Amino acid sequence: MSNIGYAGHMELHEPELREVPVTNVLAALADDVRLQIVRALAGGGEYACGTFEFGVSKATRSHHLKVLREAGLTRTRVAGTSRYVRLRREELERLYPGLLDAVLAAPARA
Amino acid sequence: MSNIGYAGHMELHEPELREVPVTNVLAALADDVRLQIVRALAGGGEYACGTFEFGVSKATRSHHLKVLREAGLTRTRVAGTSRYVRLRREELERLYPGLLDAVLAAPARA
DNA sequence: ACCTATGTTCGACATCCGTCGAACTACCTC
DNA sequence: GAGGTAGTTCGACGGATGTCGAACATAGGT
Repeated sequence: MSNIGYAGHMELHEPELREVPVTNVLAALADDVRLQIVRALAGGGEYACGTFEFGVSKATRSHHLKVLREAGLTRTRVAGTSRYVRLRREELERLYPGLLDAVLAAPARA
Repeated sequence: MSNIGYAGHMELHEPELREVPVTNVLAALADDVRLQIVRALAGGGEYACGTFEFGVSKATRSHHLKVLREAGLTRTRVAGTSRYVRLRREELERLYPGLLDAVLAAPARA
C-alpha cells in the first residue's frame, strides 16, 4: 500500500544543466572514481551501472552515479532491473564548450 | 635563533602543474570563493591578496589562496608585507588546453 | 622603539564527503 | 511464488574541508 519512502518508480532527478552551478559540475568531476566513470562513458555508449567496477562497493558506485546525474553530467535510462547511463555530451558542450574535452585530455594518472 | 615553526622567509610551495592530479585542479576550481578569485585574476594582472574581498575573513582568504597555489593555479610574488598573486595561464593552457576558458566562460552565478 | 598594515598559522568547530555493510525494492526467470 | 539479479537507500564511520578568531611574523612608517 504505502509507497512512501521509496522512489523506485519515480523519475530520476536529472536537472537542467544551466541550473547546476559550475562549481557543482567541477566538484562532480573532481573525484577519481567519478572521473574514471566519465572517461568510460566518453566514447559515447550507454552502459549499465554494473559495468563500472573501479574497486568500490556497489553502494559507493551508486552514490557516485547519483552525484554525476545530479550534477547534470549523465542521463539514466531505466530498463528492467538495469539502469543505463550515458554522458550528456552535447548539452555539456553547448553550455561549457571545451570543458569536457579539456578534462578528458588530461593524463589519466596524475 | 630558532626559525623552526615559521615559514615566513621560506619559498612558497608552487608545484609543477604536471605533478598535480587533474582532480586536484578541478577541486581547487570547485569552490565559489576560489572561483571568484580566479575570475578576478583572469584579466592577467597581479593582485595583492587583500584585493580579494569576497565576504570571508582574511584567514579564510589566505587558506583559499594556498589551495589555489598548491593546485598549481597561481604563482605568488613576495614584496614587502604584501604578496602578489597571478594566474599561471600559459602553463595551464599548455597542460589543459581550453579548460580555464571553459570554466571562465560559464555564467558567474549558477 | 613603537605602531600599523599585510598575511600566515594555529586550534576549534561544524559540515560535507567517500566509503562500507546491511536492508530493501523492483524485476526477471524458473 | 521462490529465488536470483541489479541497484538504491539507510545508518554509521573516519577523514577532508570551509570557516572563524586569536596569536603570530614581517616590513614599513612615524
